[in-house]
Formats: sequence, structure tokens, C-alpha cells
Amino acid sequence: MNSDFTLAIHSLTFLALQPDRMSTSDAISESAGVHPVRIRKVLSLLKKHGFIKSKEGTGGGFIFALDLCEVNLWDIYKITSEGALQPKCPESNEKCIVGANMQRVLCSIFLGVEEHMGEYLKDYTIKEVVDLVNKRQ
Amino acid sequence: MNSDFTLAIHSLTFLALQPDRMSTSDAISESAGVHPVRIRKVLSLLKKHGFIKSKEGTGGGFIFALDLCEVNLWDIYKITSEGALQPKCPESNEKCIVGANMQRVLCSIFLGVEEHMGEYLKDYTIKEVVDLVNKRQ
DNA sequence: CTAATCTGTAATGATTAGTATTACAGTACG
DNA sequence: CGTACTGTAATACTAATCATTACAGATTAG
Repeated sequence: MNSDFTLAIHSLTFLALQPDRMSTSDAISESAGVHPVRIRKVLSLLKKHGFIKSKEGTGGGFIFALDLCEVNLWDIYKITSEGALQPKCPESNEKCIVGANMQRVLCSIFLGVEEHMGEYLKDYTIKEVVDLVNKRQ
Repeated sequence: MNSDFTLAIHSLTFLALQPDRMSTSDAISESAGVHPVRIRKVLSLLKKHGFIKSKEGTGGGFIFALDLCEVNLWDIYKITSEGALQPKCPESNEKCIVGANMQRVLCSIFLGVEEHMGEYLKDYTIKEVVDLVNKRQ
């Protein structure tokens, strides 16, 4: 799994703590320790799904578009990393009963895992993450 | 995540269907569509944890050491891929409250996710996987 | 209107993770 | 002995991830 998921969480948490003004991709990228273009790519996704708004030009940047409680980690996972759990199986041998069926079986298992994980992630909203970040300063 | 986890499941399922004789790493690798050395590396792990036995030399190979119901997918995940969910965060900025705390928060969240996934995977034993593989031949 | 400051995105290059391959030592058997 | 295996290290290849460069478009300040 790439780190788009964690970068999205990082970005949203950052924005959550600056609710009154625009934050630039430079500021967020400095906080997260990655390249600004990378952050803009992630933010672009988040914008497309309506979690944040953006504004170009001087004084522009990004800002939260929803209430912190309305965005949970499962929403974020789905748009950044859905399907990432399943390791890609090489084409296995159709002549072997195991090879011929394993891929199907593994797919269904991993789908189940992801779904199950979803139930867990739904319980974490950005509000909760913000609270955790604030807890130990 | 690399595919050691799925290769381990594949190998064990293969062995489960050959309970009376040794299977070689070549046979398993052909079924799984990967290189024999790779399979031997995975099998080496499984052996170290007592799931299978091996024998060198002519007529040697690998064979299941336990009852199929005694091995569940969580056991296998733990020895092949524990911690693999967490994407590695780059060193973030200690001067920013988000950067300084996000890593700790994400770690605890991912630990929770993995633990939760464990509850799900514990319900799948190799026996169940074998049944699924046999279902549609 | 022009320069400065942003987002948006494509394209390229670097780095790292994952995998295949080679090589060879060690064990067992006939 | 020679053959057929496991066990493992070392190297090479490939694919995924990430950084960087480049530049077009939007917005604002002066």
C-alpha cells in the first residue's frame, strides 16, 4: 500500500486545525515531510469527493468543506486505497486444482477482510483523529 | 504487502490435498506460478513455526505437520506479514503539532486495524480454504 | 496590466520493495 | 559414488513508490 491514505489523513487533520483560513500545499507538505506535488495530488482527490475546497492564486490554498464528524477513515480509505490489501497473485496453474481455484478463494477472503476493516475504520472520524493528536502535545 | 501471505496459504492448501506423501517445492511452485526458491523461503518460515515438516534428499519434500483445523489464516498472517498494513510514514515535522503527533496516532490506528482483522482471519482455517477450493472444480 | 503566488497536472528520473535467478553447500537415498 | 531433494546467500531484474521538474491556468496585489 502506498501512503496516500495516511497522507490524506494527515492533510485533513492539518486542515481541521486551521478551520478559518486557507492552508497551502507547501505548508501541509512541510508538516508531513513529503513533496508538495504529492500532497496536491492527494488533496485533489479529496476535493473531487467534496471533503475540502480549494482556491487558486495568491492567498489561495485548501480548506475543510464539511464538519469534522462527517468524514471517517473508511471514506478516506475507499478513495485512496480501495483494493490495496489484496496482494497480486501471479497467474497460477490452471491444471492444478489449487492453482485453478486459489485466486478466486483468496479474492473473496480479502474482500471480506476489507469489508470487515471498513466497519472498524468507520468508527474513526477526523474529529477523533484531531482529538488524539491534541492529546499529547 | 508482498505475497508471502498468499503463497503460504497456497502452499498449505496444496499440502493439505496431499496428506499422505511429500510434495516438492518444485511441484508447489508450479501450482502457484512462482519460483521454487521463493516457495522454499516461505515454507522455511512455515516449518520454523511447526506447521509443516520437511525432508531433504531423494523422495524428500514437505508435508503438513498439524491437523488442518489447527492452522488459521491469522497464524499465517502473523508469521509472514505482521505490520505490513502500516505504510511507512516519512519523518514528519516535529515543529508542527500535526507532524509531531500524527505518526503515533496512525500507528495506534493501524495496530487496531490489524488486531481487528485478526479476529476475522482467525475464523478461517486451512480446512475452510480447502473446502472453498474444492467447491467449484 | 503585470508580477507574484497559488493550484492542477503531466512527464521524467530516482529510489526502494518485490521477485526471479544463479549458485552452491548440506542431507538423504539407492 | 550420483541423483534428488532442502536451505540459503548473493546477485540481477522489475515494478511500485516517490521526488522533482516543468509549465499552464487562476487569482490577487500593486
